Amino acid sequence: MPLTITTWNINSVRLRIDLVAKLLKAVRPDVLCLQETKCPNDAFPAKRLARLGYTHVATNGQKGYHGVAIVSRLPFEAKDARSFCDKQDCRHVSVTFGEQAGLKDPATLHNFYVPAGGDEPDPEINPKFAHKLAFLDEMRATAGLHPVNGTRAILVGDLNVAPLEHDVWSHKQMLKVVSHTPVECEKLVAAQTAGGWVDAMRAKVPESEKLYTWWSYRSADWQASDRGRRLDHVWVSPAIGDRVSSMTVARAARGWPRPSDHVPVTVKLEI
DNA sequence: ATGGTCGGCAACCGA
Repeated sequence: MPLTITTWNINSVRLRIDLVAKLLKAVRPDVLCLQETKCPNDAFPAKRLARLGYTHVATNGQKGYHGVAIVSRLPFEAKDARSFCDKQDCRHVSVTFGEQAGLKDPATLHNFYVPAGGDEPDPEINPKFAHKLAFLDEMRATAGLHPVNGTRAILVGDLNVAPLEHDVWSHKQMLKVVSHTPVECEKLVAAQTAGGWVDAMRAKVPESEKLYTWWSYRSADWQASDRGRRLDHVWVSPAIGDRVSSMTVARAARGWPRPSDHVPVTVKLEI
């Protein structure tokens, strides 16, 4: 059966709930994974989403910063929220879809918001960059993120790293800019490799082609300058590596009124 | 080389 999943760093779900509704009406994914909800769990706009048909919600939110959520038209059977680097930051939530969702084989979905890492790409002087690197190391070392023996799993989110040359507008000019420095790109790829994850976006768009999901608020004309980065990702376990039937980056959402700086990424899986 | 913009929440911090 087809399972459609969208991931989107919304940068305040309460401020942009109308954009979320617009996206859900246009795309009608089965599941929406949000990052940077900036919203405690008891203030999450669940009623509005339920009216749109998304009655199943797993939130991991906090006041003011970070926060992730999974909203779904399909029921899920397990929810988990993991903490990383011994911090209380809300940066992960996962659910498992099984028989109730109509899946013969269960599939676990992880939704991540990796620390951005600050401006200075030196962990010795910038604790935020040190935190980012430690977070990526912990993702690599976490056994629960290593789907084995044909396990079906999906990992999505704002991973805040653009690992490939054509994941940024200028590889050369970005080498010392946090999000594309060699050390963090290597650590992200190490986490991906350790879990055997397949990069579903790059399975659909060749590595030689530019592919972005984020454009800075700080450019006068994001569309004209097009200095984007691919910070948002969809990984699938080897068992479903060849089951990705489509992948869409909703670039137009960057031009919506009062947009997020990230745009939605949608994959359709035949599972 | 520099500074440029957001959102939360009420000072700046995080991005």
